[in-house]
Amino acid sequence: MKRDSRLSSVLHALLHMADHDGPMTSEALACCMSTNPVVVRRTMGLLRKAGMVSSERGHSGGWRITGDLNRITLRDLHDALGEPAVFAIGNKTEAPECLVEQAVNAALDDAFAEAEALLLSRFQNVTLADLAANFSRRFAERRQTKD
Amino acid sequence: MKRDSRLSSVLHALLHMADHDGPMTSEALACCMSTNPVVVRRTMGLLRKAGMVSSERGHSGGWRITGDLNRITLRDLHDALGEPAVFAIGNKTEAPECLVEQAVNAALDDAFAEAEALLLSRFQNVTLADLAANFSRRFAERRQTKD
DNA sequence: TTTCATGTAACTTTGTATGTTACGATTCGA
DNA sequence: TCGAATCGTAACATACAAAGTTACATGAAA
Repeated sequence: MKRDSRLSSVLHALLHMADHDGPMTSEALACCMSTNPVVVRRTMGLLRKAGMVSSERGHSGGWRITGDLNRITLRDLHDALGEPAVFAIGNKTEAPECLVEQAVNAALDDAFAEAEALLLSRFQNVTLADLAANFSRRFAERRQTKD
Repeated sequence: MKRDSRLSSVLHALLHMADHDGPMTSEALACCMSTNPVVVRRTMGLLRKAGMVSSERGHSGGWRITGDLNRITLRDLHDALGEPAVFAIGNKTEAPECLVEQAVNAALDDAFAEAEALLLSRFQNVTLADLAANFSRRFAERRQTKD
């Protein structure tokens, strides 16, 4: 199944933006994420609606983080992207008449609901600042290895 | 995103088979699952390889459960189906060079791994016999409502 | 006023699950 | 032995969604 990689993409973009002075253009972001500027605008537009970034048109325009890195969590981003479906596995029929299938759906739905709740609670516990710190650690480690 | 509904489908099929004397043909199973006989064979074939069902060709042939309903778990079925990807969300790149992206992937992978582990452990705690019992309860309840 | 940027609609491409057709292989019963 | 029923499987078709692309309008700055 083709996976939705927008969360991964916007995280990548946001961290680059956090590490960059001034606004970054869709083109620049697209470049470091090996995708397309239009895709960037489309996705970042959702974050703008959620108040996490702002955009400016024209000369020296581009995208800027407006939120607090310590406050924006992965969960917030997931929500901003429209809470896309988490699972690639699911029921064949959503509201079946067959009692057998209802029993099957109920069991699967329970398990999926628990797993989704756990995933989202983990998402809620990770902020952009955490990720930025994690990146800094990796960066320092690599320098050390090279010396 | 289009979801893989094979687990749901085979569960439905297996419970019908459990409630039926003698083998059931692919056609009969396809009918009660509103799908196609070839799809049934394709999917049930995977369960056969895992020793959960057997098939017989020719007159009065069809599919039969060979395993113990108390021993076959949802996890076993998931495995028999080839452990398909659980999540519809994922990383943009699996092994990126960019350290920023590595930090992002690491955080997401952690969360996904935890959620997947929980899901699979839930799957492991549910047997076909449990589902059959659940169905019987629903069946009894519906009769009561109708009386 | 030209250039650089976003905003967005419309369309194309690509990947994957599912559905379908076709036919061979096997088994049973008449 | 023959024919109908049934699985086994390859090959192809369909459907749908994510991502990519094109095109052009809009707005801001030099």
